[in-house]
Amino acid sequence: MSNLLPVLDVSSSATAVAEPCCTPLTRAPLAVEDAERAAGMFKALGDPVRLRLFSNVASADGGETCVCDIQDVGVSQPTVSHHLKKLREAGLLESERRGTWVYYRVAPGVLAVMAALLTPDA
Amino acid sequence: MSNLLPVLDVSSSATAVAEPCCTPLTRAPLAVEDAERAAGMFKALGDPVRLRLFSNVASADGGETCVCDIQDVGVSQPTVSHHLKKLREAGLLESERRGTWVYYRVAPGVLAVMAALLTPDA
DNA sequence: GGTTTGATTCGACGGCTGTCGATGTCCTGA
DNA sequence: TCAGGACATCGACAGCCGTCGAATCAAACC
Repeated sequence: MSNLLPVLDVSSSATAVAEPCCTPLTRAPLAVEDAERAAGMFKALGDPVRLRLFSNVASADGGETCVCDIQDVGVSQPTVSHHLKKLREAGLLESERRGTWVYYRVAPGVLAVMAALLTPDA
Repeated sequence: MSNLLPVLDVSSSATAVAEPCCTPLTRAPLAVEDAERAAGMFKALGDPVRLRLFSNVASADGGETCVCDIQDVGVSQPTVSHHLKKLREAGLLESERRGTWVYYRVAPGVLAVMAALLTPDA
């Protein structure tokens, strides 16, 4: 239940190599293990409510936002929390408590990784 | 049950406008309707088997491949067929029967649409 | 300390989904 | 016409998932 989705070398924030993290889907058949990880990320975005929550965070000024500012997505507040947890577990979001409120931001590198995976051939 | 996921203006193969089809997730909060469509696509890629099938098609020489050449993904033949149907319904794949075999290819524009959605800010 | 507000966790429930074997359909070749 | 291969559909079943209200936790404010 821990250490889900290392998201390939997104963890290489230290070495900071500019090399593309992962082979595009279109380049070669995805290995079983890579498919497992990548599918986890896509799955996390595969729910309309979750996708809107993610978009709300991703488009927030300053790169982060309070839960209280994005929870108007048509479901109950516990459900919002549940979805945010899923996004966190998938490695797409990070959260931090500051005083009364909890702030969410997009995990660094995640967008680039997913975009790279979907890079068309041409 | 029909006309699922028009995938925004991917259907504009006639006009062929080079304009970006959709606003990135990071640009502004996704509208409810857009989230519904986009989530459908991500959801389709949210299964490891389906993602591998998609990758197999996307990375095939000539841009298309026979089902018989990609069905070795560890599940039964009916299950492969089921997943390919899901990918078709999500607008990600197209299929065509030629004689005995059925060929699949990535629906035009789909990769660009999804990659654009995930375009990072920076 | 007690109360209020913000957020997560818990337990439950209905519906969806991935999987399979069996069957059906379409095409080819003998 | 019939046999056989390629692929899709059907029916069933177990497990997962999204949702909710209730309960809990955490911080702040009186």
